[in-house]
Amino acid sequence: MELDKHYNPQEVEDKWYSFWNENGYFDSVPDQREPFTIVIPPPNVTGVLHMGHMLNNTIQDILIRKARMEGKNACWVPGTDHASIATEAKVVKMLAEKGIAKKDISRDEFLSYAWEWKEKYGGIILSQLHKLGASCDWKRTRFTMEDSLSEAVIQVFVKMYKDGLIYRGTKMVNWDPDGKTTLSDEEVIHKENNAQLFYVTYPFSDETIKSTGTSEPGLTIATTRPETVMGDVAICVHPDDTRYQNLIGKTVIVPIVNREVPIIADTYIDIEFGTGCLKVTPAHDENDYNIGEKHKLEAIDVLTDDGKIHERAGAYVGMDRFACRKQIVKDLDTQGLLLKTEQIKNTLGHSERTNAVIEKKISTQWFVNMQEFMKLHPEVLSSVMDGEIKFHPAKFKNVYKHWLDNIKDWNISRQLWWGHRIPAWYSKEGEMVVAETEEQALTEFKKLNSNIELKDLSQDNDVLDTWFSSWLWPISVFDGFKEGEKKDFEYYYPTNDLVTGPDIIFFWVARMIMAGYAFKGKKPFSNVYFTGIVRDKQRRKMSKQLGNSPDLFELLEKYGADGTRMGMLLSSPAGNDILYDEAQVEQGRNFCNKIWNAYRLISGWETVADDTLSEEVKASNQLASDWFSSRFQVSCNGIHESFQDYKISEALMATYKLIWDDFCSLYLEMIKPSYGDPISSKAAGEAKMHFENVLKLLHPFMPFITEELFHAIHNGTPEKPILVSEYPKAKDNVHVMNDNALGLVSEIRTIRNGKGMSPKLELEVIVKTEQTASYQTWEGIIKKLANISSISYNTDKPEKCISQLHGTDEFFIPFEEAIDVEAEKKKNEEEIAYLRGFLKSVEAKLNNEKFVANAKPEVIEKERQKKADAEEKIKKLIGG
RNA sequence: GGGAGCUUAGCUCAGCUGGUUCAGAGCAUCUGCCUUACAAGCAGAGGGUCACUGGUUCGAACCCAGUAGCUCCCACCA
Repeated sequence: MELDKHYNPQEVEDKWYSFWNENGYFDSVPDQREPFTIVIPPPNVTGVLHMGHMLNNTIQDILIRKARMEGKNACWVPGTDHASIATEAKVVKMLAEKGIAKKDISRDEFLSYAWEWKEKYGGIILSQLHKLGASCDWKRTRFTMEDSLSEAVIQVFVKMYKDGLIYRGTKMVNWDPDGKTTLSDEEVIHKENNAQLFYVTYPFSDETIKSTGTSEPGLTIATTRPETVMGDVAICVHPDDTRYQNLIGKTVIVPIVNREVPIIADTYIDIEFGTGCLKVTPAHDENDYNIGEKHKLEAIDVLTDDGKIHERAGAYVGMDRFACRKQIVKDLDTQGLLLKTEQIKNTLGHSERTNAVIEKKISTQWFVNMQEFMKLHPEVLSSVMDGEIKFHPAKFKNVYKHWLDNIKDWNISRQLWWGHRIPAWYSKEGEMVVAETEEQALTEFKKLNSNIELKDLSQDNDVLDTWFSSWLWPISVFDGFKEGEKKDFEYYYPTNDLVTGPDIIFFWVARMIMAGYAFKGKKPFSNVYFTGIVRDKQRRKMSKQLGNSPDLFELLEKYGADGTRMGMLLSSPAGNDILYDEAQVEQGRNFCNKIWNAYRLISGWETVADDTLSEEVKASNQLASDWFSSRFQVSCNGIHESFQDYKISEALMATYKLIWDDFCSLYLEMIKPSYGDPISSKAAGEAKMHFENVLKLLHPFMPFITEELFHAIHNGTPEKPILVSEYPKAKDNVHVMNDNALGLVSEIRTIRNGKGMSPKLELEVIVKTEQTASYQTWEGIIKKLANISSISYNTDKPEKCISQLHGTDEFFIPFEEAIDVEAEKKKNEEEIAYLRGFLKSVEAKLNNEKFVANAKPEVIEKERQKKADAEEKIKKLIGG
């Protein structure tokens, strides 16, 4: 059957994926083999696949497939995250489109809509991974809100509460007015912002004017947030500020609301900033809050949960915070209290999810006491610092350390419904009990009050931060928190590698390490591979708004999964951003095609018994095969080394070059018989073996084409599929073959190109060398690759010829036509001049006593060799 | 404001503990080829004062200091 000149991925990908999956090759159960485990960073349950996922999961698949081929019990656990805030937002939006407002329905009704939504759209993203070739153990698919994982979350919460690591407290927290929930510090993104700084005058009270006799109209403060004026409870100056000494303890009138507030002093104030006077609004700013605490000031929260002006503000009620800012500035101006406006740069916190500007707000929430936690589990830091857990690249260790050194309490309660509900119950009297179930809570309450009943209890309305479940992922996917037998957990945990983005190093990576040590006394993984962010050629992040993200399914369709995988990997060293370029995917596709055609060549050979061929051909073929074996092993060792360092794109590049250059361009060309001629079955057999080996090296990167061709070279019935075949091993003491003669081939080809000779023109060559044997062995190959009719040694230089150095050997190609004698001479002279210069510098070095005295012996020896080589070359060029 | 890192061919990046036959790779570019595996290809070639300035050293892309530019992380200056 005639094979198409082009590899057609569509025809093979689905076939092999189902074959692998249906035959259970992705599945893992504990056995006596060494486990190799990866847990997927669970994507949002209602998410869709994007470039970041593609890259991330390709890398995981490469690691898993390699481990599987190395005979390990490879287990890649897939799953999804309930993504509390993101999913809830989507459901709210969906309901709004149906005309249903969240506030009009009950919690239970909302949740049933949410689950419905999850069932409908959830997990699409996982099925999209099939297309990519991801070899996950789908039977192990987990979801962070499924029963057993939820139980783990509750169990951990209760335990931490009992251990005093979780507390309920009233503090200043981050409030997202769009999501209408609090956020942890990590979920707040600080962005630089162009702000207006308003100088507003607060008139002195009559009392102040009387007692100080001032003629000033009042005290001017500078603020970027005039809409919080109604929450002002004091003006603060620096105690050493000479300008305001006599005013400390006096009062001013807050504009708009006409509240009389004191002028206080605190060293927090920066005398240089603005006017040196700060309006104190304890309900809306962390520093103000601290000052308020210190000076026992009231906190007046003037905002509602959705960022509008609250009734208690007493003015502008119901107006949006930003609209109010504009209006109040106008009004202050009208009243003559706005002195001036300056443009300044500051930073503003934004919600990671909704991008809303964050409000600081005093609120009663649940927290994890991180200081205390870290005191109990110092391994969280030390394991990473001393390499028990390795980060790739290691530079992220610094980031990690810095964060842990400055860690603050973790706000874990969210004012949402989609998530793990906080297991705390309150009685009507306001007593609280934390317990795993309602029944247990009741039992506890009964100890306080025997008459209390279930209906008297109400559960906390909040749910937990999504990351409070994600941090348990490597444990909970193996049911590590369940009672009873923990065979899976004990076998698979700690996992081996984690592949994720540096953007969630705090959210997730750090917290998994915390959970691992705190709840199991063991690290969750040994290696963390941080991928880069996928950007476009102009270094812009991929985003929906920019529309610079390619259609992934079109891409997979057009170039195939293998081509796409390769394209993404080629330019993505760990920790570097990858600049996505379709040209690279094209390169991947072309590579598939190259391999495909290598197969076409090999499979088309007509074979004959070995002894029907000439000795020269047999010897050449044997040499070619041995040479490739040696090249293969050298590359294979390099690839193993790259993998060890998690330089995966380097490993791929080495595989690429081995196949394209060494296998196709050299080895196959060496043994390829002339058109119509047969090849010995021995040579063909060895070629197949080599082909099989390079396919194995490539399989983790390009699973589909390698499986297809692996089957093809075994006539469809290999002993076992390539995905479970043995990955070529690194070996010590590799014999590196002297292939100096191949250099001669290149030189001759260059001459051909330079002289415009046709590749069809047969040439003769005369080599002047003392190492005749090193060329003689390769004669057959040289003749074939360089189209040479005869090679002779150490005969005189012909009258008309092209001469050239190859290393220290000289060779001549007799050539009658059109030799530019002058040009040849000039070239020769230039070469001599260069060598003399080179020789001079080497000699200078060798004559330098300090060099000879200080340099290592092998370095000196190297220099001496250089000197000898240069001298010999010069001699040949002159004498030639 | 604090910290980390980066600056090597047109582009994206390698260059381990300093030794100029180590300045390298892939892509891109250029030249010549439709040579029955592959034009999604073959054979070649040209590109870099290794950001800048000093220093250490017999010797620096590599070590040190400073300068400039870029990136990221953290941070409560209104």
